[in-house]
Amino acid sequence: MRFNEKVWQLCKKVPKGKVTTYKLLAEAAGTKAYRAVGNAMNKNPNGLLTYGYGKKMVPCHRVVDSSGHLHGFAHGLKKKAELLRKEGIKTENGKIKDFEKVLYRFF
DNA sequence: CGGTTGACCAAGT
DNA sequence: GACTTGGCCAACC
Repeated sequence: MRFNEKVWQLCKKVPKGKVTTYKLLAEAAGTKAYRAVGNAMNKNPNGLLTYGYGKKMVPCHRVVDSSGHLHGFAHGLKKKAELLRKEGIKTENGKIKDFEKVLYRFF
């Protein structure tokens, strides 16, 4: 299994209404390649992970940086914020509002 | 094998 | 809080 796929698997573990960070994702994957995580997302084979990895969708829109700030998104950050809000996660100007409360720590 | 890139992170201005 | 620096790691060429 490639590093990318591993990351996606972990992404799917993130429950709805919660978010995670690239750092935690990397740690959970057994590495410290924070950047490689985002890199993998960008160059994913599906074009965009959110709507289809195999048959299950990968909620990569629930992934933010360690500061709770949103980063790139193939469909646009605006769309990303909308999706998050739809799940009960409040955002403001591209950043998670109750970041600490909605943060999922892979336990 | 070496160099570049990136949806990063932490620490320092 | 915003911007800069240095460091990190995997993927790609």
